[in-house]
Amino acid sequence: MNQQGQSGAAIEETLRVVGDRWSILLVRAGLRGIRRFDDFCDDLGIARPVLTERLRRLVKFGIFERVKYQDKPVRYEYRLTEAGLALSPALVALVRWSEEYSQEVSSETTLVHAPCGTELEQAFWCRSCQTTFGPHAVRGVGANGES
Amino acid sequence: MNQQGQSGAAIEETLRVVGDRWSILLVRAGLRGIRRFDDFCDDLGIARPVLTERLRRLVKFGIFERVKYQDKPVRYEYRLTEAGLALSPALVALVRWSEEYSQEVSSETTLVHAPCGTELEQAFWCRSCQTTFGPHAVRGVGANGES
DNA sequence: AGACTGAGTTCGAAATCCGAACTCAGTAGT
DNA sequence: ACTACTGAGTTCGGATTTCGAACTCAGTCT
Repeated sequence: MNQQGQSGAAIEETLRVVGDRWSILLVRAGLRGIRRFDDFCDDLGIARPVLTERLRRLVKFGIFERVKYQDKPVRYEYRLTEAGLALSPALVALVRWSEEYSQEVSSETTLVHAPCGTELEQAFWCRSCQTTFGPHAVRGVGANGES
Repeated sequence: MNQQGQSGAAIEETLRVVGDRWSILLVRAGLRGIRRFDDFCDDLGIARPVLTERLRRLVKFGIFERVKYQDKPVRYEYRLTEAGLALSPALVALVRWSEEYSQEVSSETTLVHAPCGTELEQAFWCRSCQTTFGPHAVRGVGANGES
């Protein structure tokens, strides 16, 4: 289908799951504590049939789980799983990018380090060197051997 | 349209630009050095009309720039701008997530710290505390004041 | 009984996506 | 001069997704 390397497969697969206008927003809503169908619906303004389909897919891929929270009229809600939570770095990176480069209204909230309130930076961390570093010092992004 | 707070606007806007199956992949291809129309086409297997439209949009939002690289038959190529490059943390976060949680083929390439070859970790960095920390110590993600 | 709630389905219309074939300017080969 | 080729798109009809609005269905509240 294409000539991307081995590492292409993984991210392509991932984007097939979360690479649409809604999925990331759903994860974000999940992080903000939203769990119920109608609340996702109202909060994001997503069409109901699309929400149904998205949630099903995200459940299938282990990002949300569908949990019964009431019996009498049986009712389910959607909670982020561990894997879903693990998407937050990507989400935060996007928020950071929006803050810095988005042409529209810049947000009025900034992301900070909770304990001290300092504006956060995002970095890569090398456990063995005990240093942080930026994107240029990353190797392997492109796979296929080009440095 | 919805009741998300101020910070919702920015990321929604951003996802309207890069939140589709192709845009992120295009940025990734750009990072891998791909610049020409046909190469994007072959590499990603994207349909030509869609590629045309996507590149136009990404140029419009300042992620790629269209540069003339030859005169005789006038020809253009697409290069990542500073803003486009700045998307790499998000991209890397997604790759990392894929590696860890994607159900399909796990990639055979891993991301490493170039100088030493150690597998990288992604973290947030607080300049004033001089520490790295994880997503749970981030405040402000949800805006609207909820902690 | 009648209205309401929450989690969906069903519907037809509108927007997107797709592959394949075409354009258009210039270049290279014979 | 004729043909083939290159690179960057455009045009086409058909298939797939998306949309909003209205409907369902079980159970609850008044």
